[in-house]
Amino acid sequence: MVTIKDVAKHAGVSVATVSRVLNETGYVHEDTRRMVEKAIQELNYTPNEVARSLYKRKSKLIGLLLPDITNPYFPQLARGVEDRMQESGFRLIFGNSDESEQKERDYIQTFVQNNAVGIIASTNFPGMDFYRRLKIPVVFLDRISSDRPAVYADGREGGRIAAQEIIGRGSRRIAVLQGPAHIRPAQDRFQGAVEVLQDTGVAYEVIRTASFALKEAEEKAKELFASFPDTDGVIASNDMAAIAVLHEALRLGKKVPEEVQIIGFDDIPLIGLLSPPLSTIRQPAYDMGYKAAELMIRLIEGQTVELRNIQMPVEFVERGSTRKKPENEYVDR
Amino acid sequence: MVTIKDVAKHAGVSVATVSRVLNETGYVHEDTRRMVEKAIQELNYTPNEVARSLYKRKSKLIGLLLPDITNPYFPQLARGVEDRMQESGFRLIFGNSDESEQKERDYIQTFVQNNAVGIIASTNFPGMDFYRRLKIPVVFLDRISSDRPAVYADGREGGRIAAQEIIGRGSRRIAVLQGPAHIRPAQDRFQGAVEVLQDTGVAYEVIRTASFALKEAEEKAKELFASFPDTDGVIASNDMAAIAVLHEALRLGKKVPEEVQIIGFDDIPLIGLLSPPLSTIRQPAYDMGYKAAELMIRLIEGQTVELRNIQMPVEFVERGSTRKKPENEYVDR
DNA sequence: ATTTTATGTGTAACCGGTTACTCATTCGAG
DNA sequence: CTCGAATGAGTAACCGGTTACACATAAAAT
Repeated sequence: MVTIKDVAKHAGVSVATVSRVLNETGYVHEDTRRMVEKAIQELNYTPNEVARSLYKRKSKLIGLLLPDITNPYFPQLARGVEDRMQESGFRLIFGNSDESEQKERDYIQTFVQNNAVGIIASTNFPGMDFYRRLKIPVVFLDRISSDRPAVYADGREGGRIAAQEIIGRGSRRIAVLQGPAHIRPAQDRFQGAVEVLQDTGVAYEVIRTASFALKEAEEKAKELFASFPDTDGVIASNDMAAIAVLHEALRLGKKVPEEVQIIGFDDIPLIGLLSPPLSTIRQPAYDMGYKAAELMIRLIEGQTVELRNIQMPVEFVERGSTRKKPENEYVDR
Repeated sequence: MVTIKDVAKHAGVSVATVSRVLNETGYVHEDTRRMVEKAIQELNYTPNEVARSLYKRKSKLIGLLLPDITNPYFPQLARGVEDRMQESGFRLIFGNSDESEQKERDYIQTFVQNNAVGIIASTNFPGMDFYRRLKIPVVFLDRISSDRPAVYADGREGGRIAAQEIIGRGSRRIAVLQGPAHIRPAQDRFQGAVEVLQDTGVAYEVIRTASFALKEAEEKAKELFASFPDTDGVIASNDMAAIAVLHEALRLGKKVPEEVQIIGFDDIPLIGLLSPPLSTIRQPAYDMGYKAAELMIRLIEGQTVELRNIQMPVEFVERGSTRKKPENEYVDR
């Protein structure tokens, strides 16, 4: 391995001078700089980040914790984060938590042990001690916490829109999937929907779910139609759940959207290609990741961040799992 | 930050002793060990991996390079890798290459600078100098190279099966998407298909593609039906391409599978829910990732690895984009 | 009883960088 | 012409671990 000493020797200077050239700090004579750069070139030297990190007590690494990249929603978040980080020279240590507290603990510890300068987490446990204790910046992504900055979508509004659209398109006996109780954005969606449902006086049932796992969604979908067979509209907690519901509805021979309308949440790739293509409330996942990275970078650089909570807009994406809206549609904006 | 010195002081021993306890090396008296462990507990100490890594010149980090996790095939590989690595205490530094040589170069350099002990890469440039020069183990994933171990699926066989199945189900004017020329598994699939096509004397056309990007696949799909409008069967280079073809076929009002049969490759999640659900050649992506990690761990541990190339089996997954096979089907297994 | 050998622990060098400090020289202002 | 400031570069301490080496004592072997 080529070290700074080799470079120094090769260039006939001290290691301090090489370091100065590398970091563009202090005074270095133009001629000296050129000699050092030549030596670096010739030896094909790249500084050891580990040694750097040890002395400076910080690295160029960011910890990224997601529940499960196998769920197509998360890779988009991840790409957004990565692309922004890459622009500023940061790299990611990555981990899937599987919604397990222990795994999360382990990963957070790894991040810290490796001198990560920040952690972006889509955690299920934002209030846990191991987050509170962290001395490096933390940004929650697609999650909300009172004690840390966060980037998330406007779930409340999303829930409202979902309810309005599904009611406006004629559903009158609606099932709402609640989503995990301890995940704020999921609860916001739920509450937004319920809010509108109650205001308009439309009948609805609530199906509770404990996780975002596909397996559970499938069970709940079965349960839904078993308990409430005359359901004519479903507001799902996310797209994966909506897919499960759609699947079950079709399996039972129900026509979608004629007999049952379904609205998802997220707008993950490919759902526009399902049959019927799934209507959903879109979250700008890539942008959320990007914004979270941006916020993190500002925190790392010690800038005082005015906006600690960034709420992103959502929008209804009309596709085939909802019916066409009846004529009287005089929109003016 | 709590350091080993703090622990040493707290326990009334030297740092060497603490280190011995931590690493279970050398002689440590039972009583001393307990005292040190108590101190570690009380101070909530975890060793700094960076310092360790600097001295040992190796970390617990593995570099993972994938083209784009936004393509649903890759998260599965990634999960397989991660789950196996996690079992042995390794962590991942992760990067998307976007099929760009420069990005790949940069990430590889980062991995090295951070003392990664190994690199698992789904690279488009397996023969490049920056791979050759690496002194740490490299395992190619879903790629093939003569100078490094690799884990991949049997593309040749996959191509053969695809051709057999689509011919056996009645297609007679077949279009084959070739996939990127420099990616071996893609070429193997192509050759396998062509092999069968030629042997059986069925007419076929070749559509070349330069990348796996969805955008390009969409263009090629248009081109395909524009140039060869009477195509009645398409063997796609992967599922994303197959989706693009499916989409274009439906847009043109062609019935799938009645007028055009389509076979993909990979078996990514959700394609079973498309309409029609996509028939495909399945690669065991998760297992491939897992196996690659396994191989990497053996290499890291310096075990002589007999099997440097691991070829995984593929299988035809029959769904709705291919027709039912004609009656004479007396399967006996 | 004496010599090995095993056990237990501390001191200090080392990993590859960064930077505080020191010293020498040059430059510009008065 | 003198002196303080600016410029340029080297020495060595430091980051937080690991381990070679030294040393002391206890146990086993002769």
